Amino acid sequence: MIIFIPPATSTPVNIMETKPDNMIRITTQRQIILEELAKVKTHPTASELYDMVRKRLPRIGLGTVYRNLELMAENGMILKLEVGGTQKRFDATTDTHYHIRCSGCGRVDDIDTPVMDDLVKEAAASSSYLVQGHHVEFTGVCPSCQEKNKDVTYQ
Amino acid sequence: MIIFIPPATSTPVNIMETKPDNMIRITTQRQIILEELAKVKTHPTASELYDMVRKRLPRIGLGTVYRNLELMAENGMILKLEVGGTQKRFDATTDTHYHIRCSGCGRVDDIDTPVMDDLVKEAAASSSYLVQGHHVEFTGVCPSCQEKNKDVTYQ
DNA sequence: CGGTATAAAAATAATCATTCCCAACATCTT
DNA sequence: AAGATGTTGGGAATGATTATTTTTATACCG
Repeated sequence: MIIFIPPATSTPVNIMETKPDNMIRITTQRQIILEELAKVKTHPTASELYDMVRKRLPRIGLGTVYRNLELMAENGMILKLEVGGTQKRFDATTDTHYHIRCSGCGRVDDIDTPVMDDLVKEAAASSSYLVQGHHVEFTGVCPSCQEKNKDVTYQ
Repeated sequence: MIIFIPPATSTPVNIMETKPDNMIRITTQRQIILEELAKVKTHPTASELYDMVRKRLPRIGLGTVYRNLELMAENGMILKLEVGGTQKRFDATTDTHYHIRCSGCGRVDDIDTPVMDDLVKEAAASSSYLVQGHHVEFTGVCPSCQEKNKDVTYQ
């Protein structure tokens, strides 16, 4: 069950956002994309999401999925994961948490290591960048890839 | 000045490496790609490196750059950074260290926050993955993008 | 040294993810 | 209802990367 933030009280906009904060309209497509994303605990790519959404909206275009994921990420409704691998992944949970990516199949899962908010302060002290955020990404072998490669010895 | 590991004593191979450890030949192209990568403290993309290398080897192909970066990364001679953004980046320094990526221009720099080796142990305890490694990626605004956007207020 | 096998390079085509563009349609504003 | 604006679908365009094919360079063996 998804609760939609009504346009009038829309969520805060990104840092570096130039245009005055625009509210985004909740179209059928947007609603269903968001619902499908929220349904899963994995972090689907745009085309995985496209396949999921198409079961309910067979005529939706892939471009629409991309466009709206981007838009919802900009508005802080979802999280765009810029992790390793070739494709971007999306996450309906927007509060800070870390991820682990399978080096075998590319799948991404949440990992519940405590978030280290101090890291940003530390980094700010030792860099000329204006530090905005951080992300920790673990790499490993997921259960199903371990199963597939029983013969291989990891160390 | 770059020291090349002679084929006979080549560097250790990756975990999950299937084929017996093959030595790689040091060709002119490889040598120059590696030299150019080691020259800079930034973390160039394949095509940035292509441009750098072309000044010394005008007839080199982009494919050669990609192929050799991949190969050298597999052999542990360099590091392939699978960070956010659209392109992969490469790093001549192979020991663990963290990075910061500019949200304006995509540039990636090293950041000298202490490496937290315990993180992997922690993650292993709270996950069904076989945890292999980790990476911390900060995001921020680099000095030159700060300069370009004096009018914007960051918070 | 010459001939053959093998590895790597160059050139080019193919693929994949993503973005862009545009005509048709929907929704807001007055 | 009319005009302005926003959104969609579909397809073309782009950009990064990978694969394929041909050519060139290096290694191996007598």
